[in-house]
Amino acid sequence: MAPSNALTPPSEDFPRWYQDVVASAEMADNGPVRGTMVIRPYGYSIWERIQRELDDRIKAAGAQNAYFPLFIPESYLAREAEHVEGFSPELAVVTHAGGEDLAEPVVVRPTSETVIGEFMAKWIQSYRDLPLLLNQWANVVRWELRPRLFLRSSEFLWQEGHTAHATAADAAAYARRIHLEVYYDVIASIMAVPAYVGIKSPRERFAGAINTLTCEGMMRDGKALQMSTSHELGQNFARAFDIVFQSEAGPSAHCHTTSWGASTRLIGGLIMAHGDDRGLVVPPRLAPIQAVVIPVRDEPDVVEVAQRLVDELRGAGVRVTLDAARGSFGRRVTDWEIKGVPVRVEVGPRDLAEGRVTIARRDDEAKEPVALAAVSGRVRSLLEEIQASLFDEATRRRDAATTDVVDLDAALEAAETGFARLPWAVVGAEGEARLNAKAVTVRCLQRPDGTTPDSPDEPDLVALVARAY
RNA sequence: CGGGAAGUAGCGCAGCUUGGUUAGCGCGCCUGGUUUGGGACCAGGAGGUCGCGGGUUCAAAUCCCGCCUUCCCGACCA
Repeated sequence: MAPSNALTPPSEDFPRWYQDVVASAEMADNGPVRGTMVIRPYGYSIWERIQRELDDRIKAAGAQNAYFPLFIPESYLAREAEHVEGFSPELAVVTHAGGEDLAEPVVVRPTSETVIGEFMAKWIQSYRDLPLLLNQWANVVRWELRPRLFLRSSEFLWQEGHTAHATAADAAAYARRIHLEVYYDVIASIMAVPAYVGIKSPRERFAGAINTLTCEGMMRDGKALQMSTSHELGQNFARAFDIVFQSEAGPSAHCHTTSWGASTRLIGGLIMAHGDDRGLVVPPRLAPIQAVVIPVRDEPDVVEVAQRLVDELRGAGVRVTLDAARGSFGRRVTDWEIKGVPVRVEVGPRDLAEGRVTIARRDDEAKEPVALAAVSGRVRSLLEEIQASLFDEATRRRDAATTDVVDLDAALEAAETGFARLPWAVVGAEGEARLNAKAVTVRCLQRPDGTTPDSPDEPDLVALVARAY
């Protein structure tokens, strides 16, 4: 029978479904100020998992965490012409503080290239100070015209890495390393999203960058979501902020800098890449709660076994929780389905009489009886199976919704339902403008084998185009 | 910011056209009881300056004006 407060089916109204999931899974609420977001504990616990996976890899890549101020002098932004042009429409500016008008307005950071550049200039003197590899976890503010929880909020949480290098080659290699070893790895192996990796067209590049690398995820409605970016900034910011070092041979030179970021938008990507009619689906490696043990009836011996299984699973390294004495069995099951918990261990008197429990997986809702003694082993193997299966399924959907075409008209048609792939030479700057007029954008450029090119000018590149969030 | 829709209890809505006493309904919430193998049931209860401001009127959720907010589509973006 149809529950009265069911989610809107995604096939019927995908944006509505997205909002329903965000609300029902207790991920986030709208804040009181337009476009702001309250991240609720469950949503935040997913963010903490993402943070941890990213942070571990960022540190493995040699970068160190630091923190720079929220407030940036307005004049800093103006020092890099393209940068200020790109960001000024969405800046929040403080003009009044401490009871009086400020002599110089203060910008609430939309990103920190400028303020970090200023300090890099102070800290870097010699080639021995390079590379300087910094990262910060912070909130940033961009006054977006059309906010949407997680996908585009006026304030969002992210990490932003900023590095300075002696040579263009070193900077390019580092940006690429972050792109692949941090972002793609977390997105693919933890979030189970088979993102397309590539570089942005010059038109889509970050304001002030000479090259932008991107991970483009495909959502279940066929639209693209930029899930991370990694920029080569050339010497643009080094010149604007005098980030200069003296080389081993003697002469001074401007550094080559990079910046790279991933944000709470990833949570929106998670929802839209894996979610289904029943709600969120969280891949096991990402899940804050990997398994929930549910006593079918609130009877002492049943709850006791359930508690014992929780302890055993926790001891086996599974992130597990017990859900007892809280309403009907059906209610509890559906609540955890909406939250996307990968595995449910259902403990009932009938099963227990036969020395077993029922284990259900969230991704395909298959159920199987498992002997009590085998529970933790089976849960752990199931978590691995689900992780792999989610990635495989998402890859299958991605490939099915990616169409190879030969001209712009066919690309526009294919972009109605997914991605189109065509030679970059066929698109060009004029073709890109034509696509943009129909709300279709060049998501990324790839080599024919799918790897990430060094420059849009490489021969034989292919363009992936799509509608995007 | 342009086009469209909507603001009435925590959420979703009805009531408005044709102004009129204590503004209803479903879900949720509280209390008690019975329940619990897929979104439980019964009984009792709490909860609303009808988005904000102004106007018309004996009387405004209802009519008029202005503003704000939210959602959808577009341009911008992580």
